[in-house]
Amino acid sequence: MKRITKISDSAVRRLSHYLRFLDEFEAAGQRTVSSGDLAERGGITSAQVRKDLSHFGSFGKRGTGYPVGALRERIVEILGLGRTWRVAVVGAGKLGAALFQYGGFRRQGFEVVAAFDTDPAKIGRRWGEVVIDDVADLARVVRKRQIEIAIVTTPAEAAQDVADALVAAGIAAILNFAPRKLAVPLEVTLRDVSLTIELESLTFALTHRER
Amino acid sequence: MKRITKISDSAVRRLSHYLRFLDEFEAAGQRTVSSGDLAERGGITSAQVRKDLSHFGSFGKRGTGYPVGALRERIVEILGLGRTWRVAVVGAGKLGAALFQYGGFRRQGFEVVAAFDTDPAKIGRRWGEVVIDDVADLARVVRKRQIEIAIVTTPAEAAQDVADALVAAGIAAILNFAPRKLAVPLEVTLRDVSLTIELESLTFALTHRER
DNA sequence: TCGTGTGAACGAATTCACAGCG
DNA sequence: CGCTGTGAATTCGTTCACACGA
Repeated sequence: MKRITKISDSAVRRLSHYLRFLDEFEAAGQRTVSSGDLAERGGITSAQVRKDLSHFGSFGKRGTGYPVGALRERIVEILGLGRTWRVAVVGAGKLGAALFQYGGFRRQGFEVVAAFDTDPAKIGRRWGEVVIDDVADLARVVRKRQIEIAIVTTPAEAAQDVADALVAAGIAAILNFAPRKLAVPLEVTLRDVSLTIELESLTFALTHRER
Repeated sequence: MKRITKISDSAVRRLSHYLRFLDEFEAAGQRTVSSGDLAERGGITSAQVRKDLSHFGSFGKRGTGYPVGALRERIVEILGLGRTWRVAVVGAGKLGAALFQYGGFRRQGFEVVAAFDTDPAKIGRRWGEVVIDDVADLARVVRKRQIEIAIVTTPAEAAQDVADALVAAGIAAILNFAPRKLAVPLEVTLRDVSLTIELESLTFALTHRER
């Protein structure tokens, strides 16, 4: 197997897409897929698909394509999905609740084992099995439950403090929905999701469309 | 003013970031910012900032930097935020509700003027001023209220049908939260936000960290 | 002098195009 | 023959480095 050195972020995201497509092909009973099949689904070129996959070795059969099941398993492994990941949701507002209850979650191996808020009215309430804890207890709980990934859905003002507490508790990765640029040390993986930025990239596109 | 030809998607997103930073600098009473100031906030290089801004003309003063207010206004204009945009939320579940109530929204010039669902229990309910309509009426309502942007928060299974209806109704842009790749014609601007893909890019990073 | 604006150099990612294997 | 795997060519984005203006 090839040594994984530097894979671009966009290539990794494409792997996630391929995974969805493979599920669909598998569900449809297809045993093999060509790079062209996957490319068509993803709206990209077949060369792109082959290049992406070739970074991780070669499992395609020339003249035939890739075996759906095996390729799927391989991508699951590459993405690190062959295990469950323990997740905390920090900020038990509407967005936190929406993400928590999202089913695809559990199915992909993400297990939300803690939720936090500062609102006394929310602390102690339950989301299914999970009791909402006080953010003040964050470090203790994160450590005790060996949580590796945190999803931050607090208001902007609280986000950096929460991030600091998470870092202090030894979190490995943060997925940040708060509209604020977070400062975290390099060893903590950070990803931002911003509704505002997505919308603004839409309005930019709409404003500067072909003329 | 310079002709806007091809600006990379990442450059546009950085403009959104600069806008946030400028708000902060303005709130702090700072009258001018240098590319270095902005770069520091964004964790990028000053050359990147200057290059990004230079695509749209030059308003910096050498030796001084950029006037905060004027630059802010300019970026607002570039991103197409100098007007309000009429938005519909399709899918009145928890996620739709969370996005709807997000305040930063209105402040940035996005006005949610319609919400849709298929659930009879939800249709007719109100979100503030907005009455939840039946998805069956989508085309009519989108046209009548001159909605340009749709935020799709339906389950994956329903997303493509909704997208088709939106396209038929003449929507200009779709922000898709459903975990499904949508097919839309080229003239419709589409952007995907996927919790799953973000999480998987995190687990990839965690799995392949420095060794 | 300081910091912008920008061509030139560089580096990264995508696409091309084809040899080679099933 | 069909489709993979991959170097080579190309395109695209970022960084460098410096001339020039405030």
